[in-house]
Amino acid sequence: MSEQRQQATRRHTCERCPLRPLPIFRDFAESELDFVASFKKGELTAERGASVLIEGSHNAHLYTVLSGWGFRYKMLPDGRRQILNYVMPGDLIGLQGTLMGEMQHSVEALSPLLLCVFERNKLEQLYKCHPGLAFDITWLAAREEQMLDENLLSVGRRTALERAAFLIASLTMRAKAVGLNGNGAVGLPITQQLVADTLGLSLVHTNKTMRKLADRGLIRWRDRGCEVLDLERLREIAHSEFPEETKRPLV
Amino acid sequence: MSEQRQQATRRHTCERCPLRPLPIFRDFAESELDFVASFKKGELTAERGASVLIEGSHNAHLYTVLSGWGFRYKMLPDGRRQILNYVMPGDLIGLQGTLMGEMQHSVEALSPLLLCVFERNKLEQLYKCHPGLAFDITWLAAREEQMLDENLLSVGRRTALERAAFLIASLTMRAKAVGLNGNGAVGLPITQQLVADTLGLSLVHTNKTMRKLADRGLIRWRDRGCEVLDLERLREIAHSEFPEETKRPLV
DNA sequence: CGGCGTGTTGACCGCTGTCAAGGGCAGTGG
DNA sequence: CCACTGCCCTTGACAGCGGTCAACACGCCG
Repeated sequence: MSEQRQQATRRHTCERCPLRPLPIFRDFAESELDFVASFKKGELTAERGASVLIEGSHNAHLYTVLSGWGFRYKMLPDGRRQILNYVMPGDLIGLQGTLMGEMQHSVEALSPLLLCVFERNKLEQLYKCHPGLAFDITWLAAREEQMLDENLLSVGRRTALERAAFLIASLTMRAKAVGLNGNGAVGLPITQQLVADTLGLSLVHTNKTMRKLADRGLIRWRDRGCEVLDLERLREIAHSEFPEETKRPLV
Repeated sequence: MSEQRQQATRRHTCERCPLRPLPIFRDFAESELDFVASFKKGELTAERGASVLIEGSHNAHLYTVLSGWGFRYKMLPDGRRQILNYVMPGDLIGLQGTLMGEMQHSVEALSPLLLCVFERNKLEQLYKCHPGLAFDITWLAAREEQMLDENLLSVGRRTALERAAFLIASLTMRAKAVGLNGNGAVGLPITQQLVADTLGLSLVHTNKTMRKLADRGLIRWRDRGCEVLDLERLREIAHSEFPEETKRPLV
């Protein structure tokens, strides 16, 4: 019934989801797919630099990234900014705001961003009728928590060089897992200012740190992005576990 | 049937849960209480300094803190440690391990700790039969994520003094919310070494920072703990929002 | 052309880490 | 009752990592 209206506002049907066929995502049952399709209210696009979610606002929507990059951040009253994590295809955003009312962080698009929009209202039904999907949402929340743990360890205890290497390496691995830049060279659409705000460093010191990595031939900066040349050595410098990505749900 | 065995291993029945009457926790339906009671497998106690969960292990249990304090942390191969968050009565721990298999962080008792033990096996049934509880678990995961966001902002962008004030203030407020130290003076069972590992600072510098707070009459250190004297001014120094705690679930 | 965003560098300084030492207190064992 | 040990808080001296300030280069675009 409302199916047509929905069709009108979306260009990608769930049946032909460009993400779901990726090996990283677990298989969904027919009934689950059907529900997700009905759960999806429409699509939202955001240009580079646009705010998708804003700290302090009451946005009742839930989103899954279909394509593009973005980042989650918080700010202090005086303007200091801390990037909490990056989002890329397959990631769920807005859960905190949906569950607890007010957004406690913002999300901004790093590149043109395409989002599937889900409505809060149907979340109850999801929990009632599709425990598997409910479990998936919890799973995704736990995964986000895990990434935050790792970032906190990084900012709190790693040196500037280690932090930088860790950030670049982990973003690269996440990107690969969702099929971005499969053709060899991996390009991260980030600026050094973003990196600085992620690592808890100043812009200048970030630049000097990145320069070290570049001088060693591990990365290269070109037109608004970071090109990764030697993922293995970056991982070594970060000396982190990097547990291999297992199958995960895609809501 | 197994009721008796369960009784044997627990001293606190869910019906007479010492936590649930607190105003901070939402009311549970009869059926929910019944399920939680059956979900509870037993109790676990841990002495100060004991490890409850260990990074890298496969522990299939889920726990709710009944009484006592603890902390979650991660370590780097060379021994550097980062405390991610603290746990206190009403907090759920072990969710990451339960959902994703391997623990990516450890949990240690700060004081004698009493835990309710839940078994992973029944989690599926919880999601199937009690969507409200399933929702609660997701909610708790989102809350943890929110606290981590705030900690990351702190470690990444706040000065040493701000971080210290923020940590003390937020722990104090959390403690008050679950009825700890209701009689005026609030005592946090932490050492300066713990604080250092939480804030991403060295022990020495942490000491000098805490000294500043103490000299201003905001806190006082005595027998293995931190006594809070002026919560309001600590909050001012941290200049953070500190959204008031809303009702929350207690699984 | 001029403005803007972004990367790059040098100079300088201070916050924070490291090293070292000492004090108070509780527990323990002679 | 008194060493003795371990844990924790405290302080001073010194060094260095990283912040701040300032300038410049380069490409893009109105």
